[in-house]
Amino acid sequence: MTVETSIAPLKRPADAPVQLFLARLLRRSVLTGEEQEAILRLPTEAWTVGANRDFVAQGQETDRACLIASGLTARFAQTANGARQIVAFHIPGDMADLHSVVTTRAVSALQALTQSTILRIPHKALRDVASRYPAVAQAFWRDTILDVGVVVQSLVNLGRRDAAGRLAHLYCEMGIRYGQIGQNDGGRYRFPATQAHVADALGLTAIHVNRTVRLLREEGLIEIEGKEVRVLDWDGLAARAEFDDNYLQLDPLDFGGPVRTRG
Amino acid sequence: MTVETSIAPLKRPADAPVQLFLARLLRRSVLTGEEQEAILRLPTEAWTVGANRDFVAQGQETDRACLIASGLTARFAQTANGARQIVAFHIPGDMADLHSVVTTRAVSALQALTQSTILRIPHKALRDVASRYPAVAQAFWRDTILDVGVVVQSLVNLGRRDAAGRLAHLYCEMGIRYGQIGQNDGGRYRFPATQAHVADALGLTAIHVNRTVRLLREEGLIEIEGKEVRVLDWDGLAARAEFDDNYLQLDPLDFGGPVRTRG
DNA sequence: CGCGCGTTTGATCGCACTCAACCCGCGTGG
DNA sequence: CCACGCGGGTTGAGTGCGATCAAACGCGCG
Repeated sequence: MTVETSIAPLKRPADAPVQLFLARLLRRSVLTGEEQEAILRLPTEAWTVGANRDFVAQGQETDRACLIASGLTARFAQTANGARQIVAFHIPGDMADLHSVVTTRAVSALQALTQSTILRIPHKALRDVASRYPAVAQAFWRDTILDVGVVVQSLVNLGRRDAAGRLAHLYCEMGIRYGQIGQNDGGRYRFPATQAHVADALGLTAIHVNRTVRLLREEGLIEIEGKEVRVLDWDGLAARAEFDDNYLQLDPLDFGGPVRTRG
Repeated sequence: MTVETSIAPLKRPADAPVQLFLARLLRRSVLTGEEQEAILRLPTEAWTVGANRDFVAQGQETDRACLIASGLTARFAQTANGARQIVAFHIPGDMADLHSVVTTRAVSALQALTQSTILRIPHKALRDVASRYPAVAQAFWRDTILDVGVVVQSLVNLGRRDAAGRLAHLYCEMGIRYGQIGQNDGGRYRFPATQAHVADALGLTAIHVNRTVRLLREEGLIEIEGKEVRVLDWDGLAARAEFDDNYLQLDPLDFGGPVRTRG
């Protein structure tokens, strides 16, 4: 059980975020050439956002969805008294708020953790494609359900694992996800979140994240160099995390992309 | 700011679970009479499940969705080593796995916490309705997104609140949700989960749940009698929980049902 | 009556929080 | 050129919330 990332999932990996998004859909849904064309032809509008800036505020009404083209962004939920909790990280190729197509009021905020470029796609265009092609509507629905799976895993993470398990699980998940977009180089991937960000995601303090990182390093599982994560012992890390990648794949339609961790 | 539940949301509240489900959809989506008829005419098959029985196993392939008609059920996620975490409680009128329509492999198990009756609805029938009526497809998609909001709140709950806050939040949420189906009688509602179940949902141990219940009781916020929860001080409880009910409503299309807590 | 489940209480332990520094690299400005 | 501030990472000491271990109680039920 190793992570192999030798083959990029697309012909034009990095410079075509819409293609990454399409690839993400195709990993779980079957779409005809015409339907794929329709998605690739969606109108987009590029937008650059500085680090630590909300680009969608909680409760805000929007008329376009955000496809992450580059950078690292996160979905935040906040309690009444202002404490923030990261619900999900979004990496290039993710449509961070595809759900906003059917619920225009944002339930949670979106923030850029590093400088990021966003492609904004009008809801109207997405709704048009979805109602013209029911298979696309299903693919969209299915994609939002994948996001739910990720959130559910986070819930298990916070509810049932200690700090080391949570952190190990995060590194496993991000390793797989970066691998799916061709940015995991043999267990090395760039994950530019600060320890404070990670703390907000894992329900810990930044200080304790720091100590837990050190712990995993001392166990020989990972190595951190700047913003780059290096997984030294994938099996050990997955065992520490009790990591089961099923929730990321939705197997039956998976064509067996470049990153496989079991089977 | 009080909980008022004098008016039942439907003409035939308890004995018509499909109507409850439809009411749930209509709380957030606009559907024509024809579309509503189509939902009410969905074929169903009643099924009784004993307490503590899984009626959908994790990883199982299904061809029908489960509408809760009576009883209390929960969605469970489990880690590789078997620890279980309750992701969501499902009460009558909830379609516990509407998402299974587009992803037939169950990502998490469904278990009856008390004896429950389930109406099983074939995916094919749901898909047919959804593709015949795009508005219904949207309503289904939107409903799954509401579920996500509940899970996200749970995530914030585990990540950012202490035991008392988590428990208070749960009692607030269930109070609202039972109110929406006409089963909250002036702050009193029946919530037949054991303290062990609550512990599995809140990421605590049953023992600590017990002590936290006592704490809330000593603070004069709630009273527990058997399986009935009595909220003595809604404002106080909501404050303790930092409860914000926005995530349950998706306002713009809400017609202002019987239960309102703000505004 | 005995059994099992759920609840309740007590005593102790330990993981993660809090408070408090300090280091380092970087950018800015005197 | 150095002073300074700032964001991010690192380390130490002390504390507390919630887990763990252990036991008893009440109640429904066979």
